[in-house]
Amino acid sequence: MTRRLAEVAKKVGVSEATVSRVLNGKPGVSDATREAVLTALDVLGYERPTQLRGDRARLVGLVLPELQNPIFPAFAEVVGGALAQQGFTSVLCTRTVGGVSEADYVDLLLQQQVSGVVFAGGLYAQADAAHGHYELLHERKLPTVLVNAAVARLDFPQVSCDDVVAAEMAVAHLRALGHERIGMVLGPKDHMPSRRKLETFVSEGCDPELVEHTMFSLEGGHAAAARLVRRGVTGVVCASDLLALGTIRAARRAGLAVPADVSVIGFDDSALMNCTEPPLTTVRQPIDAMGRAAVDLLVAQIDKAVVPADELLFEPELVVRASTARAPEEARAARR
Amino acid sequence: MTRRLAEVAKKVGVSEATVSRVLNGKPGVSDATREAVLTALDVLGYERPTQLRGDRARLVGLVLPELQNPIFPAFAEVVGGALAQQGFTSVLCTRTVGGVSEADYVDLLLQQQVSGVVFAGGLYAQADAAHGHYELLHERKLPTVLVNAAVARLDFPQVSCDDVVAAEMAVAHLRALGHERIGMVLGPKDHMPSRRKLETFVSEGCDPELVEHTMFSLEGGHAAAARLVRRGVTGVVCASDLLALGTIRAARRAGLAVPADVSVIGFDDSALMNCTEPPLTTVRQPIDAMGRAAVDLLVAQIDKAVVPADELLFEPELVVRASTARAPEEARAARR
DNA sequence: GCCTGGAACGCAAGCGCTTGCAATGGCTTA
DNA sequence: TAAGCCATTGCAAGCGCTTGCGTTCCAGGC
Repeated sequence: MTRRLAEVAKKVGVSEATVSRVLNGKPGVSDATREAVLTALDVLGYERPTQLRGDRARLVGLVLPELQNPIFPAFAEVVGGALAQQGFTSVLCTRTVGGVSEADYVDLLLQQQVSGVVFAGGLYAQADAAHGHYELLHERKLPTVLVNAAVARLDFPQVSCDDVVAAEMAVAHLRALGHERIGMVLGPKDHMPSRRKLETFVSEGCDPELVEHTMFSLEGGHAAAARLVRRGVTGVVCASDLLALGTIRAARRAGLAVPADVSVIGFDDSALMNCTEPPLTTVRQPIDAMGRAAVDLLVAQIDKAVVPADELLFEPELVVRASTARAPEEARAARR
Repeated sequence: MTRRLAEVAKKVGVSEATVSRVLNGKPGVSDATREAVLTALDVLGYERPTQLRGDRARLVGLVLPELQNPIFPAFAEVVGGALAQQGFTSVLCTRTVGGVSEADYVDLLLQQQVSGVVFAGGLYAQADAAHGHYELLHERKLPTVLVNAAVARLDFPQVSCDDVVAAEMAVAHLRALGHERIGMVLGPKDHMPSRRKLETFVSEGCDPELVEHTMFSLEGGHAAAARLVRRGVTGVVCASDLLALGTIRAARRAGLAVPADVSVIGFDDSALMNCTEPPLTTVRQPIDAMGRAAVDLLVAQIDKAVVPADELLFEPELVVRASTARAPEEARAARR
């Protein structure tokens, strides 16, 4: 760090003062000179000003619940890329089995002087203790964005995929194919997007008895769907692609074919879902747009703009592949 | 930020010099005075420099090239979990399109006072500039482990999957099924595991003309495999599962069936590969064991143990599913 | 031509912080 | 008890950077 300014000034042939102004983006420097100084900076191997200079590290925390579900790595890539373009470095924090809770990560991130935090897919609906760390963020006025994780009481800006539309789409698709006994496999009861899907499912007139909660994993989907299959559903709407794959497995284990006997709809459209057997019909989250919106909201807050604590709802999109088909004839016949 | 030092000095009743020494962790300050200064800092609401946060910096950096390939999130989960059990928090760093290079991350991690770094799957074979940051780690004696990323010249402990055995297994499997015209789809030329697989492929007597290099993505695999398929291969060994899925797609696009006309072998056995169409035959990396070994090596270094800079080789395992079958009869006939 | 205004830039003072050095004072040792 | 030592601390010089203000220079109006 020694004599940086003087060295650059000498190389360009200007005064230290001018270099200082360039580095801090101050006015009173011609474009040509500014360019020359920046070039010299690069030539001498110094970091560009925006990166790390002055006060705080340009770090942003990205807190995810897991990495098993491919949607989360995908989301991390989108957000990480968008942040990088804005000159921020993202620090990815994942809850791990043994240990680290969301609150721990918030402590850690505060300690590391992050400029902001993005939470995705967390369990924010829990009533009590778990909220302490959000209030901490709020007190410290640390820029924060929640993705698919509405917390009603706290006014953070939020970006979400519209679960109401997603559930409507899925149910409508199955009904159009003649399905009437439709089941639903959701995540844990305190998972917000799952709650919203459940509400929509019920308000669409589906049977709340045919809803199962489970963990977000293939095995969880398998177990939950096995119970549904036994109760004779012909179509299943799942809250993630992983759950859908588990559901397909459960149907087959019960001797049924997908989609001939049971139709299955996933949610997310994570990677590789067009390579599965059968290719999965699923409701796509526009994670690209959502990730970029989350970053925009975050950066706006970091730049001291006033960001309304609204929820930005993104429209999902039904991707019809081959895991859904007309309801089996006998099922339709039985209903006549 | 103005007059921070003077303000604190006045409050504690010492000189600015002493406060400065405390803030920088310099010697020559009594414990009592040091404590008083830190307390005053907190009282005045200033952030302590992270260095002085006691023993809280149990951080480990985990540097990955990407998250698209499901093997990396999976690896991150294993390493993150194992570290959490040892009381460490992992900070996941991924290179992003726009942005952040491995060297940037090393700077960042050094600045955040991490206890160690795990690198996985990087491109360490590059000859020149890219090595600066490794030497930096070496100079600072920061505990480091490389996974599947042998750097010949630097003596870091390494954990790898045995690429020689992996390539042998794949080739042997295809030959046992009667394949003779075997192709290979690899990652970039400077990717170490790909290099090793290439060497084994050649030393096994396969045709080096039937080797293609590409990016590690489904699309890359598609493009590379299309060239191989045109040249009449009946079996393809791929350096990742993603490449294998691309290869299957290329074969189908050319009007061929998998595995009836072309057999495809992947590498990694990442998640969901038993859900694909057809379920993928692949060479499994024991990432669980590798991840734990990497963490053990790292923690041993952190605990000041002397760890030999050897490469720990883990044996892969052939998982036979349904993307490989006997070579088509006409191909075998043509060879008689 | 001259005057005027403003952009561009350097000078140098000054700010916040670091650091060499010497003063201080408690503690050990002869 | 006196001498010596060394940890602790303040003083003040100095370093790297910022910034108010003055100078220079050029364009355009009169």
